[in-house]
Amino acid sequence: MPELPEVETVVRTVAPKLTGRRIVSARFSSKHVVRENFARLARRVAGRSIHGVTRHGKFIVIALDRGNLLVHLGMTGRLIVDGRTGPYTRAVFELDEGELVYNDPRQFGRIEWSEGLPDRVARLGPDALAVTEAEFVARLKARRRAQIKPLLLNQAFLRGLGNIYADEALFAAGIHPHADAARLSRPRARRLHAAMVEVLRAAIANKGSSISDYVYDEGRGGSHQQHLLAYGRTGEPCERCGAPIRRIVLGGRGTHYCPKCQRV
DNA sequence: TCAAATGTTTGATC
DNA sequence: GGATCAAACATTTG
Repeated sequence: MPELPEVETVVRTVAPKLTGRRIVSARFSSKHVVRENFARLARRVAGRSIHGVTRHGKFIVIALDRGNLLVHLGMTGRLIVDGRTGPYTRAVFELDEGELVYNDPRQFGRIEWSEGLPDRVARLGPDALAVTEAEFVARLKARRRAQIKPLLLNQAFLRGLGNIYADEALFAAGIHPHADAARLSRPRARRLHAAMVEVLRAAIANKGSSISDYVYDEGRGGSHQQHLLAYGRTGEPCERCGAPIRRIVLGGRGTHYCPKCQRV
């Protein structure tokens, strides 16, 4: 579920509640979510205080007085202060006041500790909300023979976009999902950058898109799903021209676009 | 009833 | 290096 706007919303929700708290103890129950030894990770975080919570692409970075606790929500992860525990609870951090609960039915999420940032995370591309237009255009030009949609999903190219907002950004910019990235004209590349930033900002303002699992707090979901113009609208008329939105599979991902408004 | 779909990353293979 | 595909898992949808 969670892409940049959803993760940003979770961070904003959780940060004020966690900052200044101390982790008393932690327990884990999923070998998928926690890859290292449970006891070792619990020892690492026990007794540490939380300095702040930030976002790195789709990663949630909980800064401790020593090292960082990284949480990735995968597709169905939920990170909630004083959240309800249940059959899908994979981690619980007892705090000096309250507790931080991680639920994740599909277990595609990850929780790990790192001194700084793990290499694979540090090496990701620039953040989709922070990248400048010039850098974005330059990076597009550098990709020979890459289709734009899968490229936007590649976190090593740009961090933060996922399937929903890649489709939305391309729709807003009028670019066909399988246009050749390096061959986009400068004005079209610039338009894509502007569209992407605008789409992400609007989604954050609406606290993300709640399509199936995503909530940012107990019982609270975002509302941006009501404003999506391409994603999930297969067969419905395009807001701009009325042609039915088409769905194809590109790079193994469902891809929604207007065959009339979006050109290669 | 069953295949296919779902926002994620990864690791293997070409 | 980079693209592509399958896999990890649980649940819902057609």
